[in-house]
Amino acid sequence: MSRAPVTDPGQAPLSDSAASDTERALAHAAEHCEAHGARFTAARRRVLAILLAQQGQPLTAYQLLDLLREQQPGAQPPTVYRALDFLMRNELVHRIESTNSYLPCNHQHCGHHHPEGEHWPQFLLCDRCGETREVPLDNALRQALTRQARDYGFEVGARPLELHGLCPGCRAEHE
Amino acid sequence: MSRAPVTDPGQAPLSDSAASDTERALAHAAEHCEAHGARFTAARRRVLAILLAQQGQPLTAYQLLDLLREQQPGAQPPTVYRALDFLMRNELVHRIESTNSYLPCNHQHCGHHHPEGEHWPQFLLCDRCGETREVPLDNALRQALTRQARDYGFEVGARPLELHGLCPGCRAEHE
DNA sequence: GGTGGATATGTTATAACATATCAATAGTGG
DNA sequence: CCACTATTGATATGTTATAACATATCCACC
Ligand SMILES: [Zn+2]
Ligand SMILES: [Zn+2]
Ligand SMILES: [Zn+2]
Ligand SMILES: [Zn+2]
Repeated sequence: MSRAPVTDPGQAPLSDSAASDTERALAHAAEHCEAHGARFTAARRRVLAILLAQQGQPLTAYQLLDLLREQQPGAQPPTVYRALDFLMRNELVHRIESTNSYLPCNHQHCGHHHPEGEHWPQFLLCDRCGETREVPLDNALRQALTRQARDYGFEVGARPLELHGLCPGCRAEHE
Repeated sequence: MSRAPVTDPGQAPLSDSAASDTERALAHAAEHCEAHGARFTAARRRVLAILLAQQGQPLTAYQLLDLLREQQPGAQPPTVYRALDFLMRNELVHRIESTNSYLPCNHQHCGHHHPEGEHWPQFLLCDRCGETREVPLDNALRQALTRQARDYGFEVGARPLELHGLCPGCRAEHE
C-alpha cells in the first residue's frame, strides 16, 4: 500500500489557518468529551493532534506511533490503539477499513440534528495520492441503501461507506 | 472478530444440492479461466472448492490455510495468498475488507451483459452470525453514488460496498 | 487525608494478516 | 530436446492489532 508522506505537527510548521483549525478541533473534542463524561487526556489529545495535522491524509497506526514517539519516546502499539479506540468510540476519529488507516472525523455533518439517525459517514478516497475526504451521506442514498438491504431481509447500520477513485487534483494530472 | 465455524469439504458431507452447486461453480470457473488463457490449476481449484463449501460464510486466509492443509499438508501462507490473488484477479473470489476474509463470487449478477459497466458488487454482512450475501448493486444506487462523488470532484470506481447489520435469521432471534 | 473502585497507562509478549525472495519445477511453443 | 515463462515450494520477514498483567491516576466517599 503506498502512502503519502506524513506531517509532524511538532516540526513542520502549519499555516496559520491550519493551526487554528486544529486548535478549534481540539477544543471541540475536549468539550465533546467533557459533555459525555469522557476524559480527554494528554495521550488522547496528542494522538488526535497528530491526525489533525495530516490534512486529509489518513495515517496507519504505526505511522502514528512513529510520530507520537517524537513527543513520547516510550509509546508502544497499545498506546496508540487505546487512544484510537477512545477517539473512535467518541466519534472523533474514523478507521478506514480499506486502507487500515485512521482519520479525524471532520463533522461537517454534525452541525445540526439529523432526523435520519446516527452519524453515517461516507469517504471518498484517492487511490493515487491518498487524499481522503469525508462527506455527508446523502439522505436519499441512505434511505435507498437501508431499503434495498431490507428487501433482502437485512437490517443494516451506519458503517462508513468507502468509495475509491481519483481526487480532483489527480484526475486533472492523469490526463 | 468472532467468526462462524468452518466447513471442511473433505469431511463434512454436503447436501446433494450444495455439492452440485459447488461442482457447477468449479466447472464454470474452469471454463472462465480457459476462455481467458488463465490456468485453473489444482491448487487454485482446491482453494476455490474450500471457499465454495462455506455456504455464505467467508473465511480468513489462515482458516483457509488450515483447511487446505488437510489435503496438502505442506501448504504455507503464500500458497493460499497466491491462489486468492489469482482467483480475485479472475473475479472468482472477493475479499471482504471489513473482516479480512474471502468469499467466492456468486455472480448472480453476471448472467447477462451490464450496460452500466464493470462488476460492482455489494455485500450484506451479518455482524452476529457472519453470513455474507453478495447482491447486485442496484443501478440507480450505482448512478447516485457515482454522481454524488462527481459532485465532489471525485471519479469513483467499482469497489465493493460492504453494509453491516443483521441477517433475516438473526433479526428474528434478536427479538 | 485515607481508602477503594473505576479508569487509564506502562510493559511485554504474541496473535492475526500479508508479502519478499529465491530456488525448484512444470507447462508451452519452437 | 531446448529455452522460456508461469507456477509452486520453502523460508523468512513485514505489517497490523490485541492479550495479559502490573502500575498509576482520578475521584467519590468516609
Ligand atoms: Zn465523521
Ligand atoms: Zn489524488
Ligand atoms: Zn461478485
Ligand atoms: Zn445472522
